[in-house]
Amino acid sequence: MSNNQFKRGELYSVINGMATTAVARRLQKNFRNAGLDITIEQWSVLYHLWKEDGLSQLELGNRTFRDKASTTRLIDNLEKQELVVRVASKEDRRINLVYLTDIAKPLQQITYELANQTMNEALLDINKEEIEIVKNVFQRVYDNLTSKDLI
Amino acid sequence: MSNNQFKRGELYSVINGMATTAVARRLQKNFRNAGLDITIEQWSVLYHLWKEDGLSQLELGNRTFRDKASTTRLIDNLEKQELVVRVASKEDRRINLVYLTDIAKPLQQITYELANQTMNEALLDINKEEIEIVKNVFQRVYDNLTSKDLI
DNA sequence: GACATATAGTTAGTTATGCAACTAATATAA
DNA sequence: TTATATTAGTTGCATAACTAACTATATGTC
Repeated sequence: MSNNQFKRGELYSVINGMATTAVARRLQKNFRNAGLDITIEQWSVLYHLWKEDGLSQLELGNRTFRDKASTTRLIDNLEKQELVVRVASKEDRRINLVYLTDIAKPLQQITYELANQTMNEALLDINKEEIEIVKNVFQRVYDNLTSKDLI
Repeated sequence: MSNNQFKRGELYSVINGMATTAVARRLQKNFRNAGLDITIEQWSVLYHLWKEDGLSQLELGNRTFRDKASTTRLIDNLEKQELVVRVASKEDRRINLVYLTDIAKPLQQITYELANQTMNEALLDINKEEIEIVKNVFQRVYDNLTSKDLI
């Protein structure tokens, strides 16, 4: 029997524009096949910068559901690959604003297409109502668990 | 604003007895609070051994959606903590059968209770029909992506 | 203005993940 | 029966995750 293709103990779906593991791994593979040398984790950061450039590390962490430490290393690697640069904020020097480089900008179109194509494959026979239910359930699970921490 | 509690870019739900990130991280926290020094990844392996002891590493990898290498290291760590032992199969000496130790066995009850309690918190207001839809959608997403590889 | 507190980011340490290359054992085929 | 292919597991390498402890800057209060 062939080895299981999807890793990390999770299956992915679409939740607020994010995908979970199965879809993510497929997308990763499609990136690789297209000669794009970025991980889905890196892509998740670039995705938010393409929507809004110059976000702080903390804001990027919040939007991609990562803690500060993980965000730091992810941006370290993106900087090594010269896809982003850190610029200290002039208003508050504790803050690093993260900007896309000219190398990163043209990648938006192709990753957008690959992501779209991957989602279409993954969601082939799944209708909009079902997707809405999945999103809604995940949001409520998230809310159920976060609200408990505020007590 | 407080930092986002849930990491890994994913929100967890219940899929075939597995949980995805938000629930998994909460469960991890509950393990820690109860003085249980195991990760959810380790727990995912123990979970299957409690159901059926003496599985091969490959079978454990399939049941927990991991590749061979990840499974190897996970079992390395479980062995270090003396929660499992590897026993070479007599029929086929390539195969390692993984068995629970006497230290691991009594943990089943408490982890079961903690997992149950965590699921109840997470799924508080979510009804059975919704859970069935989520499971079903995830299965179909998985099938959509795996069937493509067989061409 | 000085001291305590909060905030943004970094670093160290440990675990986990995936891919690719490898070893050893078994199965298949000439 | 020897040669070839397949299978189970391990190891090396790189990325990523979380916690906790740390630095540096900013804010708030007296």
